[in-house]
Amino acid sequence: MKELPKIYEPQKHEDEIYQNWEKSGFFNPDNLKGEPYSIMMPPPNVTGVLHLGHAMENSLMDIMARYQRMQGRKVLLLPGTDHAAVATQAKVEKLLMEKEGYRNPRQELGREKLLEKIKDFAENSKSTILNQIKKMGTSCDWSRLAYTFDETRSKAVNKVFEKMYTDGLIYRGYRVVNWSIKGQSTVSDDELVYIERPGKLYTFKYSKDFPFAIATTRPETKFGDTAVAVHPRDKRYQKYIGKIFEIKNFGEEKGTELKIKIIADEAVDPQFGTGAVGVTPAHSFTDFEMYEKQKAANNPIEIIPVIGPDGKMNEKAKSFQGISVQEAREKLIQWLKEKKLLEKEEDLLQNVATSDRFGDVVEILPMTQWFVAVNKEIPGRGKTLKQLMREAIAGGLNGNPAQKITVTPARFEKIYFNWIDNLRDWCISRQIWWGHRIPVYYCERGISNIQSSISPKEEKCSKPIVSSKIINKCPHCGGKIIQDPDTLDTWFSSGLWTFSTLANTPEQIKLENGKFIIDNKDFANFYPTDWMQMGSELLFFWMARMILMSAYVLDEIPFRDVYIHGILRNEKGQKFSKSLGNNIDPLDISHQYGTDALRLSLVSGIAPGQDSHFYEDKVKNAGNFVNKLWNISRYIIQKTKEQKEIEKIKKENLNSSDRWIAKKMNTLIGEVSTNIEKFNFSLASEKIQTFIRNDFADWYLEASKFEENKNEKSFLLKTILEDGLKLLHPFIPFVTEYIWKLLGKEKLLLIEKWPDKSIYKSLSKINDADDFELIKEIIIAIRNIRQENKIEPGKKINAIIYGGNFTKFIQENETLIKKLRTGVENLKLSKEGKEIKKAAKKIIAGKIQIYVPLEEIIDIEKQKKNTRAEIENLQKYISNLKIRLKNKDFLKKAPTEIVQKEKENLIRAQEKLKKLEKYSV
RNA sequence: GGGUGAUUAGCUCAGUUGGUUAGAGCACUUCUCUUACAAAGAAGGGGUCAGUGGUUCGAGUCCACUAUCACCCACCA
Repeated sequence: MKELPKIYEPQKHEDEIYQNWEKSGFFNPDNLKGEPYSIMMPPPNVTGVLHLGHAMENSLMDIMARYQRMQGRKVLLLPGTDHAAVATQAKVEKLLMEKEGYRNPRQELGREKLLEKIKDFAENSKSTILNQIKKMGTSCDWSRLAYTFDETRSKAVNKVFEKMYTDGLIYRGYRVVNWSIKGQSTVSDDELVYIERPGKLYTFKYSKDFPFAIATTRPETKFGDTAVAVHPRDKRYQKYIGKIFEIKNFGEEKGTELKIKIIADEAVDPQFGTGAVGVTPAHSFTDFEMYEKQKAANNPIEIIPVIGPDGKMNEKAKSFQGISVQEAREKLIQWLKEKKLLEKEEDLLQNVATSDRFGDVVEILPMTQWFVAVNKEIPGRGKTLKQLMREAIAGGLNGNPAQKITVTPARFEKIYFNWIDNLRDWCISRQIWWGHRIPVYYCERGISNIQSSISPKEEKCSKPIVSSKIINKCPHCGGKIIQDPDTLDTWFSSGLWTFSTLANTPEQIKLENGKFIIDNKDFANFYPTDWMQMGSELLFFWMARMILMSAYVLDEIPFRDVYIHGILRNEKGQKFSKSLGNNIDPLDISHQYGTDALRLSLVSGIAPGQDSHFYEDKVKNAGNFVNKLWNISRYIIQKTKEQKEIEKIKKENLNSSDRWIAKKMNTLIGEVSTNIEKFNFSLASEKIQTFIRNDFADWYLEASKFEENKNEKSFLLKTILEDGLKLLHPFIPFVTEYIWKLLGKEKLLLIEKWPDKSIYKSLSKINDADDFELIKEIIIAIRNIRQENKIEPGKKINAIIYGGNFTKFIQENETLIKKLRTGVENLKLSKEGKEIKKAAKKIIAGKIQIYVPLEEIIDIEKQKKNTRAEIENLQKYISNLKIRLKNKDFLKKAPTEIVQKEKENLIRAQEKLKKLEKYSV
């Protein structure tokens, strides 16, 4: 025990401490008592390893979980991973192509074998990730570990699909979607990355006979034009509205035949281009919307796709068939030029949508896909999914404030609403293999009949069957049945995460009479979850979908509070990314400085929703603090005697420093608690660190070395250290737990109760007259005098203190004043009034004057200068105060306690000024 | 085009519903190996809170405009 090393070495203890926590069983809420509190950890994608951002998220969640556990709540922090459909398949395919020489893994391996490869990769990546989460000290319940692709979660996916399908909210429809040619799959709107690149705006006429020109950046799609839209009030074109123009040979001799209807649409900007827009319903979202509008208005236009899923022109483009869009564009422009139909060619910058996962330019194509209808009324609920998503944040589901999600910081609510307003039906089918297969089956007979006429006998077979169980033959005709080959968008399963994770077995998930049920205690206990944190980039991807799913499936919000954190950036303000090559492995940092230092540095200087900077100096600093704490503890463990019980503490034995530190501690406990509860993690950690460093170590502990009441001191030193460890535990769990053990505690700090303010409150009764702050100021003043006057370090000095009312109090603290690095040999106390010619002086608190008579050393000029500056400063302050206090409006309107405070300030400042002037050299 | 955020010490950032003379860490200056800690301690220096106007008894904090930077959404026919 006596041989504790000077330097704390985190690497030596962390793994063992984590194992002890795990073994204790207290990560599992079943072994805890109290009110339930739950956080579902956002499942990291099984695409690779954890980065710093994950490390920060783990820290935030673990701080919250540990804090709540110490508050005496039954805490569930549930870990898991996400199969990340497209992202994982794209990654593995890329690896197979780059590392193993495959050219087209899907073709060469086939569905089963490729899936096996992806699965191997995912499992491997999963175990790495889980180890990293452990290394971060995350106090999550491993017995409830979940995976979006495991049996239980898959069942939830299928059941929810079934429910939505039955409610008519999931439908199969022919609509335009984002299509990745490279990935041969649909891509979600949110997974698009826009890149800016130079393009050209062409103004041309379809034919010589066509009455006006239109503008486009994508001429090759014009083979699919079926209308031209103009603004309804545009005088130039009003006369054409409703007319149909037939263009015989577009693109070449014996070319494509176009039938162009002139339609009116408010969306057209008369100022842009020629004010007339070629409408290509098959290859543009806005044009498709016009197509739907026209259909609804009973004035339909056609939809003609001219680009195929292979990214090449199709047969509608006649001899252009089979060539790429780029080539087609050039060829068509050439033709337009020859025919003198091209009127203008302008350079412009355009945004091109690319697929985030596959990296190629995305084509917009019409296809038959599965969609979630967000604007359709939910049967029996009288509102749409969109409305549910809005309600959950606006005022609470069904107007119930208990079902309202609070977003921190609140400004993200606006962004969320804005997104919801622009939301289109959600395309949920993907043509990749890694993911939840769509639980829909078709009878082979039915499929072949879909296009042709259906005889009444076969009608049943033509209807798709939705089933969460695997079906082998058609229940109607007994014939061969096939499952829909597509898989679900990964966000479909992530959307269920907050509740699908609460089922422990597939059997607990049921769909009874259209009602989705998780039949177990966990669900009853822990839902809705209490807290969720995520980066702002997940607001739409994930948060919105969790709200949609939870509100629809369970009629409950998924979580009560959501905290949006910013992005971590490096010293230069750059994002950490693979492409920049500036990634930092959190494990490297943890290895070098310890996990505690890493965690502390990750939450220091962060503010909700605000990007934060991370650099090694920050970790170094945090590591220094950990080491400081270690040394404080080391001293207290080695130097203090046995500890008294609170009952045996004699209040009359307490010194002013004791009462002072108790008062500070009382405030601190409150501050740390409220800051954590308000998600101000950085502030909370800053407060406790400042207290430990400055108040506790530099003053209280130093003072304790020279004070007499050893029993009370020991009690306070140990108690404050212990409670300080508790306050720090959520932030730096390892070192605090380690010291806790060295203090001889048998119970783990992990489940200790959060410190109680009341002990400190009862010990801190202070009358103003003996505030330790005054002693501190006297000591600082004397040290300052020494430093300013360059008094030799070892030289003893004399000091005279004037200050009538305080004489007795100062006398009591004489030893402290002498010993605490002031080098005072003789301390004279005197009633005020006597003047000393040559002395260094300080006046503090407007009441106490300190003289150090050092005739031969003192730099009189410097003294004078300092005093003058101080006087000037004070005069300015006083005159400001006077003006304020003369102001009738101030006196009338400001709260009385503010006025009172200002009056006291004035008196104090005036006293100080008087003394400064009186005793100035 | 619409929106959001940022602008506070040399650097990185705090600053909670407006209320003492605006804070921290790093860096800087000076001093100290004092028996918990030199990965430390002591004492300092450094700021017209981006600019302009307004509201208020009182503005870093609220409002408007401007500037610069960053980000998000939509559109680019």
